[in-house]
Amino acid sequence: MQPQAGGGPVMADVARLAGVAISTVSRALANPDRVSAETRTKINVAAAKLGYTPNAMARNLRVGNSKTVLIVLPGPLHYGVSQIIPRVLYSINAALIEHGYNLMIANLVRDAASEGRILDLAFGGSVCGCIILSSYLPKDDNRSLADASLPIVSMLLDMSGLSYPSVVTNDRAVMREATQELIALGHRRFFFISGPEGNYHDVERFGGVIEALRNAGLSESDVVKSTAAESFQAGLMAGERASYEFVRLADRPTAAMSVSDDMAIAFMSRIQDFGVKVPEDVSVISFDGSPVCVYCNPPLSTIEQPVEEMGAAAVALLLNRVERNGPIPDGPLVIPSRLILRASVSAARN
Amino acid sequence: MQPQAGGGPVMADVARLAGVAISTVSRALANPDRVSAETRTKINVAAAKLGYTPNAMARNLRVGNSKTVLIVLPGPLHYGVSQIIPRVLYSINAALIEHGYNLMIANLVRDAASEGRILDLAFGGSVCGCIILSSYLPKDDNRSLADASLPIVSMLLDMSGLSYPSVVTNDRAVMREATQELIALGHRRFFFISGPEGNYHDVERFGGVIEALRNAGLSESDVVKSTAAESFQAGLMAGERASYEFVRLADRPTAAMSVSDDMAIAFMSRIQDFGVKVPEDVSVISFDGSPVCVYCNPPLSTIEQPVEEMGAAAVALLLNRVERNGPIPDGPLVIPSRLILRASVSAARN
DNA sequence: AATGCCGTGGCAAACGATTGCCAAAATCCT
DNA sequence: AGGATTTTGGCAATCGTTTGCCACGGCATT
Repeated sequence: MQPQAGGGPVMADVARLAGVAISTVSRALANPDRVSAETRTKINVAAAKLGYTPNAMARNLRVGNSKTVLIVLPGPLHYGVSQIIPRVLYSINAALIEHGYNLMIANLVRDAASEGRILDLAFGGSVCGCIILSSYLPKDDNRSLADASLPIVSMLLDMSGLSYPSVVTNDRAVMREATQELIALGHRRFFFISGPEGNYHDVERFGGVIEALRNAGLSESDVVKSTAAESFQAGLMAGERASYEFVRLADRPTAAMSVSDDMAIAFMSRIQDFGVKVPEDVSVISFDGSPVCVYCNPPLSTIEQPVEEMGAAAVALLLNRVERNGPIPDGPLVIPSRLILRASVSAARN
Repeated sequence: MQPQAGGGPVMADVARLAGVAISTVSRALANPDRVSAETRTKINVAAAKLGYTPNAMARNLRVGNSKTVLIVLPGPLHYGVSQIIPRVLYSINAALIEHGYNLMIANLVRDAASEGRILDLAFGGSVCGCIILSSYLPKDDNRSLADASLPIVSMLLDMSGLSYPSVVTNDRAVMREATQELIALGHRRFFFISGPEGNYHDVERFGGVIEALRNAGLSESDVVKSTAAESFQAGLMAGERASYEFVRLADRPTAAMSVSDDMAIAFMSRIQDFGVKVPEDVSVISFDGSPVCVYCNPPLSTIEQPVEEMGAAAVALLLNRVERNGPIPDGPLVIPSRLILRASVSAARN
């Protein structure tokens, strides 16, 4: 069977119409100042007349560069990440387009089929670089993304120790600051709403809380940690479940901190149904910086992640590797998050 | 310059290791039952040992099919759509993976650069089909997506009149039903929160409201329409602006309907700040079915769009064209949305 | 006027897989 | 056992572009 007839005009058609050789057309398009102005014009006119678009497959095959970047998503279980994915996609796509690259998405979950697909793309030459979001490298039975000789950049998760350029935010430090803020407002007992055990972001953020407590002479026993089961797919449900835990506590903390906005939103909504007042009875701070926080009741304090900057930085790091085989930075690039205090926080009642 | 050395093992390496010809390897991989079991095993072993992955570019070039589908997004101004994009991506990606296809994203906005990029992909053979979300076909100076001989499926917007297979929901009918519900509860004056003038979904949904009013003997003057300016990028801000309009009204309607959840969330939040009670003073119904509606104050009634089913249907329609050059259905495939009533709706106060 | 250089353009060989066509081998039949 | 039929394997052309290399012509230098 022949390749499907499909195709529009090819470079040979342009060459014929312009009365020059194919190679001249190729050079005129790739490197305009290596052909005479006259020839260039003839070629451009011919190309425009035919509506010619170069065949990307053929080009990629020849030059061994697909001009396509793959973004590997962590799957929905990562509360600390799933909410900001649209913003991440937006910023990465914008930065890629600016440099003439395309964006490919191979997964929204991380099941075996997706892992295999990611590896096919990486090893099959379909992509020339990967940005991996807050998760480890895909593997299957006998391949790992680490072995595809592809530039990889990690975003949100620090993998600089494994020699992958990384761009992250200051999870731990900003959470410490937020906790210090609450301590300054007189809070002494805390409720920490976490995603599944072991998640990098949750560990870091909880670590920040603990550090602030220690610095203030408090101890780890002054925070009650509510950990979502793996089976809680959505942050909203996890937040609701945390609210049940909270209201059952004999000695309720006066401040709650959440690792994601959706958990905090559901938590805050439900505890108010149980008669707990926010912020009078409990102050709430969450993480992510979703715009919807402004319209919560009461407006929800949150820690805004610099997603757009991180996306742009990740692309810059990646293209520096792809195009110039640039050096791998020593440590992670840290772009700080910002605490936004709203009405969900007040001084502790004593 | 030679193509970058990069690449892992190629088919010739597998053939050499297995002691067979390249063509035998190709056939063994593509059509396993056309080679002997013995040969097949040798080849599979050799491929596994080398960690061989076929080069997608080379294959695509030869067979003229990229196994990649492009999704064209409408840009952020389309309030009726932007909120459900992650769910759309999820369902489309899942359906594509199942059939061995990849997903490419070329735009999150619809500026000139994005349009050009989309057309490059379409005309350059990088993609073998497009799913276009609630928007018209990309064009640039001398190309239009319509002229790329590519299968196209429209999702959310009915383009079956232009011979594009379309999968949509019943915007008009479900909004009519919702309005009837409110009328049955005694509501007689309505507030309609709309996106920018002329948006297909907003027109349809408003049309549904009007139809219900007419059917009940009411008239178009019984609904106050608040239209977002183009410059209001986010639905939340548009909703907030609508709330200002609402509270200024001398004779306030007792029911509000919004074309998207985020507009409704901001609207409901703000009017309560102004002392308007929901649902006592005004009932609110919105559109989209975001999970967060459950946790609003009060829980927000909404119309849930069957996004997952629509995504799967769009992929099915597209692949039917791509793989079997199947017929173009006569009309749109309509998958109905579902009204979910929550505490934001009650009988009208009289 | 002859030599050397530079700027242009053309030929043809890649890139890596697929597949039509034919030869060889294996299987089956009489 | 010999011929017919079915498998199986190998050669080589092909997809559309890029690019090393060479040839040719024009210009300046001596």
